[in-house]
Amino acid sequence: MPELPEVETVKRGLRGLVVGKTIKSVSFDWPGSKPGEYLCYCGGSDSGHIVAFSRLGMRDTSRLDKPQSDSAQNSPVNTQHHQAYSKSFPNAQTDVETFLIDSSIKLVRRRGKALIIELDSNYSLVIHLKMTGQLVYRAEGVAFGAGHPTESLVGELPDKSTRVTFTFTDEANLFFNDQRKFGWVRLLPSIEVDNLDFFKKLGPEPLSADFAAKDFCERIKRRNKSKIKAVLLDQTVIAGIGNIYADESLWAAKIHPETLAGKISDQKLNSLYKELVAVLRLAIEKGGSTDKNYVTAEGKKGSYLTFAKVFRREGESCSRCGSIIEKTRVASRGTHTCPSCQKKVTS
DNA sequence: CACTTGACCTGTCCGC
DNA sequence: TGCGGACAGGTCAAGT
Repeated sequence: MPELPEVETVKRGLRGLVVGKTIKSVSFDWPGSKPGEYLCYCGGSDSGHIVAFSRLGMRDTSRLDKPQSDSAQNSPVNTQHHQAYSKSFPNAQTDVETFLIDSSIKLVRRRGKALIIELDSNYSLVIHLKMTGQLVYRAEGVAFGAGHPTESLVGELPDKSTRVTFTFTDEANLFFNDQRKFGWVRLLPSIEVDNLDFFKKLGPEPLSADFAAKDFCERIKRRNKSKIKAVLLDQTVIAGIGNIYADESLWAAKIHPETLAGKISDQKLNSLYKELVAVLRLAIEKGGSTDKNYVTAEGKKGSYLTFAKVFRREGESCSRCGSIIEKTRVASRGTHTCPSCQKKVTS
């Protein structure tokens, strides 16, 4: 799914399209299901205010995050929302009606692989696309879509993968599509966004100005007994890295993905940091990694995968040494390596 | 505790 | 063409 560069692309595209717009209505219909089945609210001391969610959310509300900060508990907004409904599901509808409908979008931002849409109601929509999520904006003469590459990015919407549709007062639509239903959209008080477990545990942004090579090395080394690929994929270590950019940066730094983090020299770790930042920046510049059906705000297709050196290039020649790129499994994920450039360090 | 594995879903592709 | 199984750019809970 969308990793950091793809979510960044979504953010940049939506910023110019939806900021200032007012939400007129929202629908959660899931074809073949009762709408209410996917509208979940976990009330009381829990704060998972879910607009749309996979059945995962209905099955196990303990996965929803609890509000922690006193300021959140005592804030007017929080008091208001606790007054707005109780534990029962129909009140989630009240929340949607009170804090989503007729609210305007103030800003769109990204943290890790999650997207945050702040509303002028002091509530926010937090969206995670997981493996197959996508956001598609459609208005008269304007089309923008980014995320998992499928026909839904360019086809007629809503379709069978559409989970949520936001309609603005000017009749433009924003579709949240997700084939595999892993993704989620939550509506919750803005002040509680940072209290979601996902954000509390999330590591630093690799592209932020105050994140340096020494921070990178120090955080990686804390996981010295893990395979480096697993460490890169761990969102609590560094935010936003997924399978593509883990493989690409390890190839660029000539590190075998199964190398234990503690066995990698400082020089190699510095190289990995440099290559990771470079590959993320390149991908953002190219508009994300999707290689088909992907459309940016200007209607261009994303092109990153055409520049990928190893990802989904098994059987092809390594551009550096000519060896045949291999595909294996590391950390339970498909993994692409050059057997000559990336030697396993065993001692 | 640190670390790894399986489950969550749907769709597609590949071998028989 | 049909069927079974593996697999897909992520994350969390449960397992070792």
